Amino acid sequence: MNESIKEIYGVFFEDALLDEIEKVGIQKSVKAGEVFMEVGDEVLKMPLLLNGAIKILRPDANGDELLLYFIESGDTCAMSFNCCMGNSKSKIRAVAEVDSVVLLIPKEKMDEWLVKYKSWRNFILESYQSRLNEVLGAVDMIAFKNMDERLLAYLQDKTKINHDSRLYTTHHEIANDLNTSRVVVSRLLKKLENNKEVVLHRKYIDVINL
DNA sequence: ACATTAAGTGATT
DNA sequence: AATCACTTAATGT
Repeated sequence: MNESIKEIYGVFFEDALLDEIEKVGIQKSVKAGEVFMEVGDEVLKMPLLLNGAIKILRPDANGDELLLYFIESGDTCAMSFNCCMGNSKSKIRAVAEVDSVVLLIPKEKMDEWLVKYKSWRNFILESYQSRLNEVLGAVDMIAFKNMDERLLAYLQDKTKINHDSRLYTTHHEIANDLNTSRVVVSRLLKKLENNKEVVLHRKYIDVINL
């Protein structure tokens, strides 16, 4: 386990910080599909993603959700940060996309490290920037893109995150993530299949164009 | 055999 | 692009 912390975050942090992370971090496994964080949850510990992938959703009052972005351990700044700072409660829902492992850092340490380690400060700032960009990307998608483009982007994103061109998901789930109806997804997928971009099966989809 | 779930399709707004 | 209504196919009990 100590290996993976250094493997993933060694490029960001100095050794002293890595040692501290090792000391106070609590490792936690999250199974695929498990809700890792819910709207309204008090966030007292900040998660660093060690491996796996997490999808970040913004649910509305009715429980309808919209996918904001995925987080993976290989990302430049791999953590769900925007939601975990300050004393505020989570405004998003985080669901494990695949079996994942996170390292929980107590909130107090985050503040402490912010003044103590330059590398930590940079990491936080970069992380903020990259999350903001991802949210802007999501906004662009909703505001300026048609459903077919959004679906294609979704499929590409998902294959990338899962490292698998075979997506084990249903039309219904996709519709939920994109906040549209299953019928629309089914029709658009059919179009993609006719264009030889995907092959449809019950319960899974093979993406041809990566 | 029957119920449930996933997906396909025409018609309407 | 959304909704309705209906069908078909696969899966579960």
